[in-house]
Amino acid sequence: MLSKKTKYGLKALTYLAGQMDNKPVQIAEIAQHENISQKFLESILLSLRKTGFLGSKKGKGGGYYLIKNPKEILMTDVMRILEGPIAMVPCVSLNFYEKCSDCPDEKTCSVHALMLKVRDSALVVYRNNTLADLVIDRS
Amino acid sequence: MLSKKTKYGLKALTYLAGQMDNKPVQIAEIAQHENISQKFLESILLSLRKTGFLGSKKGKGGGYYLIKNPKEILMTDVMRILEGPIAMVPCVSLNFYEKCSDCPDEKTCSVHALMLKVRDSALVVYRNNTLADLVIDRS
DNA sequence: TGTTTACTCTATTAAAAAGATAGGGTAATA
DNA sequence: TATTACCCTATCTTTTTAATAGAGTAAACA
Repeated sequence: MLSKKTKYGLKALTYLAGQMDNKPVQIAEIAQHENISQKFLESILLSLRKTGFLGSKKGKGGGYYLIKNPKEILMTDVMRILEGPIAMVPCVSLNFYEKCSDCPDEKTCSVHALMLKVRDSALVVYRNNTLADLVIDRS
Repeated sequence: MLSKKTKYGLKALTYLAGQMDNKPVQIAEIAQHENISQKFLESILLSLRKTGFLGSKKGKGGGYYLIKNPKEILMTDVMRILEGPIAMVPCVSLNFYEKCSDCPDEKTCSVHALMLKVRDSALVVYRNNTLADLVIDRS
């Protein structure tokens, strides 16, 4: 299941990418427009800023804005920041690999083999979709 | 993240499919061989029996056994029983559809559009893999 | 017929994660 | 210098997951 954090994060990014200019947008505006708890959204936008997707400006007229071109923001990167591993089990994760404690051998594990295929298919989707694609899909 | 329930269920099914004959196998044997909590496995196997994947036999020489041919057990069906929806959001689920309470319009929702693609890619994998494929992969 | 075996079912609980909220702090702007 | 709006930490509730306990019941076999 996709977490609310990821869902909200994607919606916020899409909202920012859909702005005509790239002027700062207040958290309150995004939260209201996308039906998101403002406080929760705060922490999400903060993590997106710390990971280099967003810039922020304080004081009057402040808010968040995109740092990169939406066409250059890959869903693989966004998903990994917001949702964590794309793989469904750590033993097939590229960026968050971890050995399964209960599994004696990955090479003979049926779950491992299946989940590898699932991960690859998800990666194809995320690699072929940028934030710009999400905005276009709205029209 | 894949739940332990699903992981254990898949391993148990694979173990049963890997038996030479189709005689009942005790829960204890499966649990021991696959490093699974026996009591937890009990409930998993029970749900697989109630949904028509397994048969069971009580008393001495009893246990669980596959009802269908492994080649006819699709991963789509197994995953839906064990893990639930294949979709990451209910609004793109085929078998567990539910409208998102926070989303005014699915047609203009960027998350909806992206998750639809992810679901479709996962479905391709699950539809093209049967329990028999999992067993073969072990060799 | 009685004992053993092994599945069946309900209930409880512990741990973890998700989601939401509160409130004070700080930098920038007008 | 007052206001705006982001920044940060802490707390709390709810839900889900995972595991455990224990009594019940059907089948097999001597």
